[in-house]
Amino acid sequence: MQSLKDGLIYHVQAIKAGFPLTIFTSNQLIHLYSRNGLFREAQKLFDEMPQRNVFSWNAIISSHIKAQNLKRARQLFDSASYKDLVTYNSLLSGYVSTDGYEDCALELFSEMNSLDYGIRIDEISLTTMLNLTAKLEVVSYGRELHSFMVKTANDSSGFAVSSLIDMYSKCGYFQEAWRVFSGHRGVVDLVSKNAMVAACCREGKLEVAVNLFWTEPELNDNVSWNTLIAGYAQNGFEEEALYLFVRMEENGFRRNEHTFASVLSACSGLRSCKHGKEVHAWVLKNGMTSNSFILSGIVDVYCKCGNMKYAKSVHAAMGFENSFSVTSMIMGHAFHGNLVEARRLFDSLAEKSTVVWTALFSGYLKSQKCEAVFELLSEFRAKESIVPDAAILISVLGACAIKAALDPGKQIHAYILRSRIEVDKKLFSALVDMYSKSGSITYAEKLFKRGSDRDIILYNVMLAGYAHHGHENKAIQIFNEMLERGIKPDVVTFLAILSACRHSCLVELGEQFFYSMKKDYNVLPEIEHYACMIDLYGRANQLDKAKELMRKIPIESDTIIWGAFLNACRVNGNTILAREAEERLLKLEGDIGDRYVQLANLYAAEGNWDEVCRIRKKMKGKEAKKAAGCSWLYVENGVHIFISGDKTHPRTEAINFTLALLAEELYQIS
DNA sequence: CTAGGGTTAG
Repeated sequence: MQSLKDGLIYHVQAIKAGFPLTIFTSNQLIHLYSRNGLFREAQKLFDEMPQRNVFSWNAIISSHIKAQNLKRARQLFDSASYKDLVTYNSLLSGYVSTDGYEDCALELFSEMNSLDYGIRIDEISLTTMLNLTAKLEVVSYGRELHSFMVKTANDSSGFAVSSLIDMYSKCGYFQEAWRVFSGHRGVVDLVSKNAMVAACCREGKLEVAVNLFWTEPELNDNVSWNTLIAGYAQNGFEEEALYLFVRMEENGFRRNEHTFASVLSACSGLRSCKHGKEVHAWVLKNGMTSNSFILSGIVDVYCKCGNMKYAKSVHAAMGFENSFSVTSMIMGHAFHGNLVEARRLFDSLAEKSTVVWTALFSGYLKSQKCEAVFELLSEFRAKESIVPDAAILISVLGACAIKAALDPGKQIHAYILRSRIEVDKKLFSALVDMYSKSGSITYAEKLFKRGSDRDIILYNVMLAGYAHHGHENKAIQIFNEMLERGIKPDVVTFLAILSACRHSCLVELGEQFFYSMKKDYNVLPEIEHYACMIDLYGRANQLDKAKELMRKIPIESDTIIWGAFLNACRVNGNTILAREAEERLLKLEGDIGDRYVQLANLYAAEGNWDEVCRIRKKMKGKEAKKAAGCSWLYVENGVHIFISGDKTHPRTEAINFTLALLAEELYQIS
């Protein structure tokens, strides 16, 4: 009686013929119905049974657990005529795997410890509790369980070892996971090996994971492959994930929903709409359209690629709530500038997790809507039940950095300290960046020096900070420091270091860095790096070198390059080349106010008033305007913005009066 | 005698 069909036929025939089912058969049918989601039928059969044994009770209780009805399961548990260790373990695992019932699991476990009628905790109870420990990330409790397992000789089966590895790894104790694994001289079952591979991936140790994977590869199953594919996808090695995905089938392993969920996440990382569509087609062909991980993965790929039309249609056709998909949609809309739609989706949610909030925060930040970020924070804080977490604060600090809002930034920092929010690498970098961009390079530096485990992001933030503040020596110093610590510089690092050279007109040093980035570090210069070099040559009035580099750019020249070149022409006073740059720019970007002003200034500097007139005429027809540069300051909670000759401030008179007084005083002092 | 509870991958 394996299939539901067989079971139903048997059941119907029994009823028709009027012969009673044995307890054994009824128990089997309850399981069969429960396995196939026919919970009501399972309950009906249980209710009609004239006699029941402990297997009947266990079957009906696990049926309710499977239906996620923990309350009903508990009622049946309490009223059960027969109970054994399986009954307890069933309910325990139900509690462990259902969100919100963790306390019940702990309570039940301690109850099991104090029972005196022959029920003793066994290996299954213990591995189930390790599962809970991993979920709650309480290593001290995990250690207690571990030592209890050693004492009672429950620590060496495959189940025990794999659960211990998983627990230590998920609690963040990789070394201890490794110790459990190697405690068996590396001779463990496949599941434990897979758990260790997963632990390595979680830790970012992909090389170790691969080595482990390829030791005794004949043991590997499709979980091993899925684990490694997921590891690559999650650590930014999307190409490798796709490569393994191909190799997996070549090696005769069946792909399943886990495989496709990971591959979709790799496609998202690559922003590859093409690959996303291929996987989407495969999913449709194989009827995997009911798996929420896969569906939200598809939505995410389309969102990341900006194909919101496709994303929307997949999302709308889902037919059930999927918070991952909604989050992707909110991010997708926001990142592609449609903040109204992002907000509408956000508002449509009855329950908003902090992840959804984070999506909207980061969306607003990405669109540089800093005021919206601050307003959203007030809105968030008005909710009583939730408090901002690190992810949200990173967005808020980002908004502070853009606005150079030092005071609000400091308040966030203070809030982090007060609330004892764990400062991970991302949050730490966001803090340093905020201080640096808000003008407080000293404090950024102080904080930076306090960071013990500096990664490339943090170094890049600090480098950019030094570059912007004109501390080129310090920039070079920490560049060397990061090399000494074995951190490989990336495109951002070089942009920062070149920009430090640019601001200080260090042509030779800049050239050194520029040419070594490809040669010594295998980092290909991007358009911004070329623009930076051209600007450096321009400022140093080395137009020939700028011209030479322009010819060598392998990427199609764009407005950034020509803009930098135009500036170089201005410094050099070369109006002939400037004219060429002007034509290229107007062709590339159309009529932009800023550019006309740049051009007009260029010709004006040469005293070439005919050209200035020509540009001015062009400007008038197109209503080109350049946004004026402004200065601003924060007074208490308000920001006050001034442009040259500004009389729009409500207290202009008072301000100018005070200014006059101050000027008078200064005059008297001198 | 045959049944039920636990581990790894998104």
